[in-house]
Formats: sequence, C-alpha cells, structure tokens
Amino acid sequence: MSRQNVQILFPVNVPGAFDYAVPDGVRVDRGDIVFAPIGKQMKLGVVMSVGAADVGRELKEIAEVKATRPLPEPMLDFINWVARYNVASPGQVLRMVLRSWKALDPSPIATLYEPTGQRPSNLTPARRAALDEGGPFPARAAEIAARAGISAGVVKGMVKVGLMRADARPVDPPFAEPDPNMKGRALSPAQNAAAADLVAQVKKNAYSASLLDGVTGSGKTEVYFEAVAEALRQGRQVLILVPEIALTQAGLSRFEARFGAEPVAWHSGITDMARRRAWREVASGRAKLVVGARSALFLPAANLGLIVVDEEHDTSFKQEEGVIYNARDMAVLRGRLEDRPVILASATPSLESLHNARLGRYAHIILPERPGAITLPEIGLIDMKIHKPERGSFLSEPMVKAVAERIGRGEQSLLYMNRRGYAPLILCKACGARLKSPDTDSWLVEHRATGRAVCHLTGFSMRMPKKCPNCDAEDGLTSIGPGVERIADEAQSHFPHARVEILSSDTTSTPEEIKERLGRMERGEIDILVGTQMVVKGHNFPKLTFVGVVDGDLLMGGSDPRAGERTYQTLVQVAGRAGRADMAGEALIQTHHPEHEALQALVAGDRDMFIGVEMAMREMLGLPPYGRIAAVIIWGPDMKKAKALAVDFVTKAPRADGVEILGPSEAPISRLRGLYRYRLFVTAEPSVNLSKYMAAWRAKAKVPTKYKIQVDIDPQSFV
DNA sequence: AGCACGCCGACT
DNA sequence: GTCGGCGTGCTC
Repeated sequence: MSRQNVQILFPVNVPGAFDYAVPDGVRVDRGDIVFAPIGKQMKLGVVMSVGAADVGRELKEIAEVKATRPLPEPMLDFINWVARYNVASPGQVLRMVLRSWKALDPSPIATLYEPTGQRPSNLTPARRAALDEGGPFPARAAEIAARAGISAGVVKGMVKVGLMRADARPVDPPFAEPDPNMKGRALSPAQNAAAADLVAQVKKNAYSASLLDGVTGSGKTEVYFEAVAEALRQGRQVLILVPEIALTQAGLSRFEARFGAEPVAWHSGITDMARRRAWREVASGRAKLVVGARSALFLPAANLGLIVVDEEHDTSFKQEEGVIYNARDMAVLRGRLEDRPVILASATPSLESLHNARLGRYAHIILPERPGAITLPEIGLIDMKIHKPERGSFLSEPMVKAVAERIGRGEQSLLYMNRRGYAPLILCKACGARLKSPDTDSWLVEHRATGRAVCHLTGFSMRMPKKCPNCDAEDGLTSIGPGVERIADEAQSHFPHARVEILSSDTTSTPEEIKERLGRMERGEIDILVGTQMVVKGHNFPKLTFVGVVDGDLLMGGSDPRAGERTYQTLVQVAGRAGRADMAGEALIQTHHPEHEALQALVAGDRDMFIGVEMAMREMLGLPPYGRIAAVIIWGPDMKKAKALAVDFVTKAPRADGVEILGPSEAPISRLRGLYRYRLFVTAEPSVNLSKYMAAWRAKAKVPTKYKIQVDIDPQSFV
C-alpha cells in the first residue's frame, strides 16, 4: 500500500497547495489544520485534499495534526471560490480565515480569585483592602493586588484561611447565549408578512437570497430579527454583516435588546484577546450570534444557519486592500456554498441587487413605508438658465441663500461636486485652443493646489503653462468650469468667516486624513464641506441639514457611472441623519436640464422612476449590472517605473472578444504610503468570465519586487 | 509571507 | 579584508 499524500494550503501568497506525505499511522482528513515544514520554517496549513496520486518525488512529511475541529467543507470551497473570483491566491484568502490561529490552542487557564463571603472582625488592613477595594471579582491575584495596593501573596494567603476562593478557569469563557424567544417589538401586518417570508426561507435550511427593501423607519431590522430568531431556535449560528461604522456600542445594543445577550462583535479593531476568543467560539459552533464588519465573513462558523448583510449598498463592504473583495457579493456566494439563506437589507438597495431581484435571483421583499417615515429630504431643482451665476461663478443665488441660512443657524452644509481639481478645462481666450492630453482627446484639468494641468484619463500632467502652447498669447489661458477647489474658493468668498473644507482624493491622500476630516465634520468644526463622492460614507453628521448638488447635470452620463446612484443614496442618508423633527433636511440641485427624467424622479421622490432611468443608462453603457468591469491598480515606489509597468502591462492583455481596456491613468489616491499608483479599467460583456480573463492576463506579467499589480473585480470608485 | 542567497558599499 | 544593506527567488 502506497503512503497517503495530502495537499496542504498555507496562508501564504503562493499559487496553490503543496504536496506532503503523511506519516504511518497518522489519520488526516480534508479540512484538518496541520503543521508542516515549508522551506526552513514550520507553518500552519490546511489539508485541501487527501489521497492524491503519487507525485513521483520525495515529499516532506507533515509534522503535526492539530486536534481542533477541521475547517468545514463549505469553508474550503469558499476559500477557493473567493480566490478565483477576486483574482487572488487561495493562500491569501486562507490568511484571512486563519487570522487568529492562536485560537486553535485551547484557551489558556488562569486562576481567578473571589471572596467567599466570610468577613471576620479581626481582618488585617491588607486583607480588608483586598476585600473592599480588590474588586470586581473574580479576578487574577495580581489584579486584585494592584487595585488594593497590596501584594499578590496576601490574596493567595487568604485562600488558606477561607476568605477567598481560587478557581482555575479558561481565560476565554464562552459567550452568553442569545435567547430567540424574547418578545420583539410588535410588528405591523406588513412587517409580519415580510418576516414570515424570511422565516420560511430559514426553515427550508437551504440556499436562498432575499432583498429586504424598506426605507428608514419601516422596521427592516425588526423584520430580519425574526429570521435571526428562527435560525437561533434551530440551534444554528447567525452571521450579521454591518457597515464598519455601525459597530459601535449603540449599534450592538439593539441586538442585545432583542436577544438578551450582547452578540459577538468582530472587526479589525478588536483586541487580540477578543479576537482569539471570538474565533474559537465561532469555529466551535458555540457562539451563536456574530455581528461584524466585512472580515467576519471569513469566520469558519461550524454550524451556520443564516447570513444577513445589513445596509447592503454600503461601500464599506468593499475591501480595497490585499484581497480586494465585496463582502456583500461574497456573502451571497458563501450562502450558496453553505446551502443556507442570505438576507440583504437596505433602504437604498444597490442597482446590482435590484437587478438580481428583478431577474428572480433574489426574492424581493418590500416593506411599505410607515406614515411620517423619512424618505428623502425635500429636494428642489435650481434652473441654471434662470438663476445664472456671474461669469466664472458656479453657485446660484438660491444655493448661496440656502447655505447662508444654515450658517445663520449654526448648521452645516455639504456642497457635492464630483470633480477633482480646480477647473476641468483650460481654454485660450486668444485662439480658442483647449489644453489636451498628448495622446488622447481628453482635456487637461487644472489643479491649482499643485499648480499643474492633469489628464485624469491617462495620468499625464504638466506644470500649468504661463502662455498658450498654441498661439503663445500671454495671459490668454482661462479656467473654464468648476472643480471642488474652485467651489471651495467661491464658497469662501461668499462666507469669509465660514470654515470651508474640501474632501477629495487630491486634498486628502491618506485614509487617516480622510477619517480626520470627516471626524471634524461630525464634531461640527466645519461649516461648509465641499466634497466629491468620498463624502458618501454613511457618516453621522448631526448638524448637516443642507446638501447642495453643484452640478446636477453630472449625475447623468458623467465620468462616474455610479454618480447618480450615490447621489440618491447620499440624499436619502442625509435625510435619515438630519431627519429630526426640528431639523428637516433640504437639498437643492443645480441643473441646466430640470426637465431630465432622473432629476424629475428625484424631486418627486419617485424611487422606481429614478432606478428605471439609472438602469437604462447602465444598460446603454454596458456597465454593471449589465456588463462587467475590473480595475487594475499598479503600485510602486518610483512614479516613472510604476507608469512604465502599467503601460507594459496593457500590451500584454490577452485578445478576447467583448473586452475593452481604458488607461492607464493616475489612480485617485495617487500616492499611498509613499507608493505611486496607476490604474486602468477593463470593461467586458456579461458573457465574458472576467475573473478568468484577468487571472490569465496577470499571470503573464512579471512584477518586480516592491511593485504590485492588483486586480479589482467590480470596482466601486471611478473618479 | 518568510527566509536564504548573493552582490555591492563603509567599517573594526 | 569582513559586516550588512536589500534586491531576487523559492518554498511540496
């Protein structure tokens, strides 16, 4: 009998699994977690398959099989699928799964002490301090000692005389069990019907996807809680993905209110200890209710019953680093592989999900709005043909008036302008020439902050010329049209004392800066925020009551096909945040085409009409959900070399029908952690397997160390 | 992801 | 002469 071989996947960026021999008398199964020698080190890996054919060469032996539960079968499939779909190596995906591998060892044991309740009158001062100030109990001897200002020896000594009880217990205790049978809020008949639908899906215990579609205040959460309760009743685990910002204490308390126990929270910021405990308890099947950010999707739950993605349209489900994936889409994939139901919930569903619902891939469960529920802020259009601002200005009189009102009341305004830079066009007054990119037809955008003229399509940039390159006229070059920089200047000139800030990828190049600026907005330290789509992050701006869309014409057919959808979601979200009784939100949209149906739909608050117009636009342009898009990001420490690598990469593109390549151009966050970034877009017809195409393409590229070529399937940002 | 190998600059 | 910088390549 030939010896058994196994394929082991390591959490390392290599193309696939490695072959190993199994020592005699050792039993190994698919999913087992093992230690095996790789190179000069010993690494943790996962057995992906067992008993493969003889590879015809001497193999190393695995060193140890961990006595923990193997990774569940669907999880192994999930790792491979996620890798293939997102053009990553399975090892990189496994790394996300095994992020807390220390949890594989049993919980460390600690001796904890607590008072027995005895309290003789002749206590020594140290012992009295231990009892009175040493709490909360039970605690480690050292902790009690520190709190009471005594030595740990005193605490241990108290055990012998019966004043304290010592108890050895695991450091990571199990989580409290949620109780599915607690009374929830009373549901309306419509909510009850929706809940019954979802509960039925859970009872089937098989894959299904449901889009739960209901405006803020329609009781979406209460409705899906019923499905969660049903899964819990079956003794299964429930995974609820929420946007990062919802993972606050307040965000978690609604779960506690309904299920009587705080859920297991999982996000990138938790401590190592909490992470280890959560991972172990989830992997064992003991932790039943998990609420987490996108990375929670990679927890290897032993007995999953239901996945919920709340606020499914939220852009924070998109992971933009390392393995680039969209947790919303991967949640549906995992549901399919686990053969369990998935619920996507939102007040403003993504067009992708609505499309899937229309095609019947998702059940569409619509919650009617309750009277008085907040849908949209009051939206008005400003006809720019009537309210024409002065030459070189872009804020109309009604817009300025609306901002002035907010400033007077100490409230905040957001001016939404989805264009970077100062001006999108540089024109010579003398000869009419437009500054263009050398090898494309696109205009150069003036960036006053850096003093350069930049092509957003190809990444070409030059110093702002002093005279016209065409006719040599001095002072002939004029800036035409607005960008965020110019709008901010104009707003500042109207309101010299207002605190005006810009939020765009040019002014804020690091995520820390973005967070910092949004934080100041949240704290009310900014009066007028001028921003591109970056502001649409579901932040809570309690004093924001006015949104001015500077160029409503850009919503239709601009450079970013998601602009319309984002604007819509922004307006709804702003309404949700500013929807307190004393602070009704208002939005004004400047446009030259007030008759345009997308704008009319917005004003009428007619979501279906708006969606219809957006869908038609996407279909015409072959964009998602009617076509496929990938972005490629090329990074490196040297700007010229990164660009050269990008250009060279384009030449290596495999020939294929129905695929189009655009770029490369400078990426929106063109410098990140000292690295230069270039980006190109690939669009494809729906019949093209874009993941496969991109994988084949990238395999042809030779990437120098310190340089990276990253594929982003279905990118979210285009600007 | 690590780790070793190897090929060039400033030190005991 | 060597110590050590990091660029390149490999791990069943």
